[in-house]
Amino acid sequence: MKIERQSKILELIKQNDIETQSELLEKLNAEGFSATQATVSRDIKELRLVKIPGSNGAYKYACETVSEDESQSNSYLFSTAVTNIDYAHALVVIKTKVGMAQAVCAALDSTNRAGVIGTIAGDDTIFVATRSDSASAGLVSDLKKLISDKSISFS
Amino acid sequence: MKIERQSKILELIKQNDIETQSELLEKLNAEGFSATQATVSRDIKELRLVKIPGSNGAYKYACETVSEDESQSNSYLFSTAVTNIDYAHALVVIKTKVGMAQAVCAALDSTNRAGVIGTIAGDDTIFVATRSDSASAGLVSDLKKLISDKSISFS
DNA sequence: CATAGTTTTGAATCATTATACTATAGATTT
DNA sequence: AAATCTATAGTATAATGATTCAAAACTATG
Repeated sequence: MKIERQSKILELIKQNDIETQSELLEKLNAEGFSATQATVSRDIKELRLVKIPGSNGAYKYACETVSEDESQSNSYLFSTAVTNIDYAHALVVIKTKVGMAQAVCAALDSTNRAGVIGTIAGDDTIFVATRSDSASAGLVSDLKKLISDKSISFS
Repeated sequence: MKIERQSKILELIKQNDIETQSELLEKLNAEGFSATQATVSRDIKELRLVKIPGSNGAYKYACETVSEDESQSNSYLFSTAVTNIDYAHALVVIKTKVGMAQAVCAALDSTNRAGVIGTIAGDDTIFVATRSDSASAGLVSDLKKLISDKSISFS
């Protein structure tokens, strides 16, 4: 239950501007998840989400992400070297051009991303062990965005 | 006044782990700035600081876009993955958790450390060829320091 | 300098979030 | 199976943070 709920939370905060935990709770309820504010608070802590002061003067919850500088240089590396990204449960698989996996993996490691337990790189493949399905989904989503946008930010 | 105070706030949250606005307020007072929690709250909003759930279970204030320097992120990787370090003459042997050796080795390579001739990683073991006994000793010492100084934090 | 407008601030309060405590369900051991 | 442990989640409350409102401190302009 916890995993599904946290996964849904990630989905919700990506799709909506959510200002408070109560608001998030409402949306969770609307999706059929029953929980309390206390639980949401704990989920937020585990997911390492942050409440950021938005530009419009309001607050919203967002995923913690990599810094801008890093993401720019990493973006270049990723978009030139990565050929495919997929995942199954708590394992993300990144395919790269031959010989590039080590470099990409080091870059990925340097982001010290929450939810990532460990990585191992071969020659053209990286396995990323994550803490959960939702962590995998989040990572894949962010990486794809990084590659396509060449920029990543709080969303 | 506002500018100086906000500047000091940035300085304070970079140098300290500050968990609450009250705590920040105390430090501000100690620096000769008189303000109230309300003002601090507003400053935080303007500066777009975030309260992030830290890895140690505590919260802390941090800049929205955080750049962790290389040594910090490597420190994290090393401290989570490395289980033992030893050396004999010009060979350092690093034992890691299963599957982590490649990642650790890539991180180690990325430091381009002087005195290191080459590295090779298996599944849970890394061999580091160095130029001399003393190069080995230095590397081991530095790695151990990096690991013990495992405070991984946004700064 | 006087006045109007703007910005900043504090006090009090309201709103939000974190956590201590407890209960329960599932797993593990004896 | 009974006993013990572990993880999860709810309740109630404490802790923390945001905001309203009014006053003070600035700024600009005639």
